[in-house]
Amino acid sequence: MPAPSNFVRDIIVEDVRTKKFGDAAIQTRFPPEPNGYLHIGHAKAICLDFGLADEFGGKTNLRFDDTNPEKEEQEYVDSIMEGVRWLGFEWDGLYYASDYFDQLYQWAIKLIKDAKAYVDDLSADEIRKHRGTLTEPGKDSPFRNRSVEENLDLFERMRKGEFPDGSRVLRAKIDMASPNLNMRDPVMYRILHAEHHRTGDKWCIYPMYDYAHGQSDSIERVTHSMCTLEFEDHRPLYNWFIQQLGIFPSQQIEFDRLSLTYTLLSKRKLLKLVQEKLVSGWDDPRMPTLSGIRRRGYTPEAIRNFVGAIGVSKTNGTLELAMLEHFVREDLNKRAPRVMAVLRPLKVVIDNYPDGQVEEVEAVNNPEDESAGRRNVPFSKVLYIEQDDFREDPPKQYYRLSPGREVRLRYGYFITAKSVVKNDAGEIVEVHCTYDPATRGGNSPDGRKVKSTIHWVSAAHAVDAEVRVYDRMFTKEDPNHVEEGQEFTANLNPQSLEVISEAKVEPSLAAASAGSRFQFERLGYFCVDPDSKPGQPVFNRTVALKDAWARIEKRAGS
RNA sequence: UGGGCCGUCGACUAAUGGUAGGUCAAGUGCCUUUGGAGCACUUUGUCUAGGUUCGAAUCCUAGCGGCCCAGCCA
Repeated sequence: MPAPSNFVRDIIVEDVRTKKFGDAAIQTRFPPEPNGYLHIGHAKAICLDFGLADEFGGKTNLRFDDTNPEKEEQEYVDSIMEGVRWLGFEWDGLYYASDYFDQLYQWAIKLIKDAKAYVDDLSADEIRKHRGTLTEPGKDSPFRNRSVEENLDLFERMRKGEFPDGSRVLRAKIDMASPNLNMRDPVMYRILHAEHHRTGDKWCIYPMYDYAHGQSDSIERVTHSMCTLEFEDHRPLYNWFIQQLGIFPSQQIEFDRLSLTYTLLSKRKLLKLVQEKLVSGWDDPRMPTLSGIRRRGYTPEAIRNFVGAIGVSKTNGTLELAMLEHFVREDLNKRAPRVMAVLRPLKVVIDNYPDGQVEEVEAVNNPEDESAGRRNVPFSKVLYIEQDDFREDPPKQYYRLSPGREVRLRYGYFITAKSVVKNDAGEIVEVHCTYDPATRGGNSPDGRKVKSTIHWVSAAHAVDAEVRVYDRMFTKEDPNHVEEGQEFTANLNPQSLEVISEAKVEPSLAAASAGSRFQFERLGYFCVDPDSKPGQPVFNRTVALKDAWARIEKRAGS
């Protein structure tokens, strides 16, 4: 597959050509903050960071941006590493911004000595007031012109823990009148008497993102530091620190974040769904997290193909969920074995089929892959078919079973519906049919055709299964679009999960292991959930098959 | 209203002064023991107005529209 061109790649090509970084190899990094689980949006960044470095013979580090001890946890570190590997990437160096706390501290002292940084005693509130607004310049802090000696002393004492949280900060001395608010003396260090997941209680001052990120890149000699668009305004500051310090000139390049319809990719909001138990956890198959879509049955290959196809640019847009689903179907179509499963069973009795007879019919495991082989499926007098596959009063263009109509049971026989049995509520509970013994395997010797083929399972041999049918998580294309006074949870789709506890699946599925994926013929792709117990499989619907009949019905209905 | 960025089919993305192309979606037909898959075909696009040029999606100017920024979050 040819590498898709994009503007980031173009920059690298040019930098290699002009030897912007001498003979050094391309170095990138993927820098997650360990405060949540990775999601499909991160997959785009991961593929870009690792993919580009790989293409140019460079390397990629995994670096945890762990500068805020109050939000970060080891659990997230572990899940992030697992996610990157699941996607199929292996990092060169494994680092943490906290590895650089000593160096960062030394550099801060250098900036103080160069009169480029100062300790400010203003409160957070006062700093905000001094910052000015979008249209008005800020005002200098009264502490802006302290002597180098006093700054050094105060900063040292901040580090030693002599001051309470929030009482002082270290700020870069840049320009309070800059039209770029990031340049109005940004905070470099804040006092936080908090236990850090890696450095414990060694520090009570922690660097801010802007002071830590670029320097971390520089230490690792990152040549191309990709991040999302909202950091464009930070680039001047990123460059300013590197320049003042005279260190390796990493360059920041911003690209557009991934957005998907009917999907939320905000760690804060995903965390809320988890904390308020609106989902079963970070790996709920409805979640756009890597662990969620993995449990749902998505493959890493499908994700990578998707990311490769959507491109990288600086345009803020939203992709249709259908695009993602296409790549999942495309991948699963090639690799998922076909099986027969009936989600909503309707009993079919073949009146002229011998009582007690069982035949083994041969079924193809994957028409897209001859090497997947064949299997035998038991056939008998009493079967289950899908409720949707029988209509007492069939509408136009409905080709499936209905009174007097002949259809093919996949790999079985032609059957013709003769009568129905209803319960007291008037619902059809049983369909009686006859079969043509000459059509075994699904072909008639006289060459007559049927318009439809339906799937089935033998009632006596069927395995009971739970099937979790997932739908989009939100009802609105943009889940953030809410009425006044509402929040995004109001857009949660109440039908995003339907649990079907009495599905019937063919016997070969009894021992399917967690994580294995199948196509349930005519229905969709399904993945065995870890909740499965021996003899009681649980399946998650990954994605439905494209459904032409559903489209016809929808068009007729609307 | 200051600054930064961005406007190409319905969606995403190419074309880097020289034929506006690809993928998804939608539609039509073929094929089919999955109304699946596959194959073929089709529809729809350069935000607007000026300018430079033999030639502009591309360069310039001015509008218009969208996104981001006033955390001691990242």
